[in-house]
Amino acid sequence: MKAIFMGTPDFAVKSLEKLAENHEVLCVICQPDRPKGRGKKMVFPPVKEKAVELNIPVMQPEKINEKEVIESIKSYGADIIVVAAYGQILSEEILNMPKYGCINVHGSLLPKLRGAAPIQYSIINGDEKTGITIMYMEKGLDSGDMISKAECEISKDDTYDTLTEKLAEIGAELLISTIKDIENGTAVRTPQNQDESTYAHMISRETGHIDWSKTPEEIDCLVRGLSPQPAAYTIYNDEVLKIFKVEVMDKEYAGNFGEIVEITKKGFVVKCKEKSLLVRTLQAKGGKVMDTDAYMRGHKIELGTILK
RNA sequence: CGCGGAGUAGAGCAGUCCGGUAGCUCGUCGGGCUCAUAACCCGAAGGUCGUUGGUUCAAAUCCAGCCUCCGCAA
Repeated sequence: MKAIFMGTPDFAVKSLEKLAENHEVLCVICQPDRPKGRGKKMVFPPVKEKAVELNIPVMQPEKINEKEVIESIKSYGADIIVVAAYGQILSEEILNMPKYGCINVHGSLLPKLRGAAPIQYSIINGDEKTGITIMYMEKGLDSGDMISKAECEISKDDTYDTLTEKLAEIGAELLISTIKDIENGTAVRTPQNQDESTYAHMISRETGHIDWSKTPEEIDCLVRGLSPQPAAYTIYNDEVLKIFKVEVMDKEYAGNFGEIVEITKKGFVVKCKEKSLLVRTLQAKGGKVMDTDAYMRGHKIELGTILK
């Protein structure tokens, strides 16, 4: 089948790779290069890296719905458009263009967690399982009829990056089998139950600000769901302290939420709702990510300090 | 030219302002104490101080360039 692929981050790379193995990918569309990092270096999005490697032409329009862009997409005459975490809303003109339609590889079990950050929120919410849904795209945000699903368990030590990797793999496999069903005419459309839908809104810096009045389990989920990017954090002595790994402690202490109530060889313990939390891996301003015990060898941590 | 921080022993840091014997905490190795230990005591090994050049009698320290890493902002 002749396909156009739209996607941008790591999550989409596996799907592009599989698609290119099994079908003819006419063109890849992703977000424009962005200045990134310290200097102002322009960096290719991961999907572009892969497309270049595969010798597939790349388009990076600032606005996908501009007339010229639509014309050039049309000129490829694709049978299907595959979208995976592209980052722009497609106009109806594009959605109606290919004869097999536009399908989307989405990182959740729809109708749960529609939106931009389903993988992060599946962990943050403490879900035990998530998965991939492939659906036909329509005007609404991730609201189209579903074609196929695959489940994936979330383990207690999954983080955003490990789960993304698993889902990218599952999504790529499911994509290929789903396209086969579409080709054979055996694909079935299943409407989403709108009443059960939830949204996973865009992640911002502030999403990662730890609220110590929550339970340690909730905080653990937040930490893992945002690790390694953008990372959960707290304010320690007026500086941002990122936290990458924590351990729930059953012991309950007297004191305020966010107070450092015990210092052990492995790290320091912070009081939260009901129980407490041992911080195992962190990163201070300007520093590298390191285990808390390593950090404490060169930095003094005072008992009773309040994290905000 | 976006703003800023940092490279010193295996790890994390101090020392740099004010040049003059390389330090701390932990780890490692050896020994001791102990019923025992992740605890405690004694001892040892381990560093061309990121790199190149400059200034100086003398540079981790002052000056210039380069490399690498990190935080913010995007």
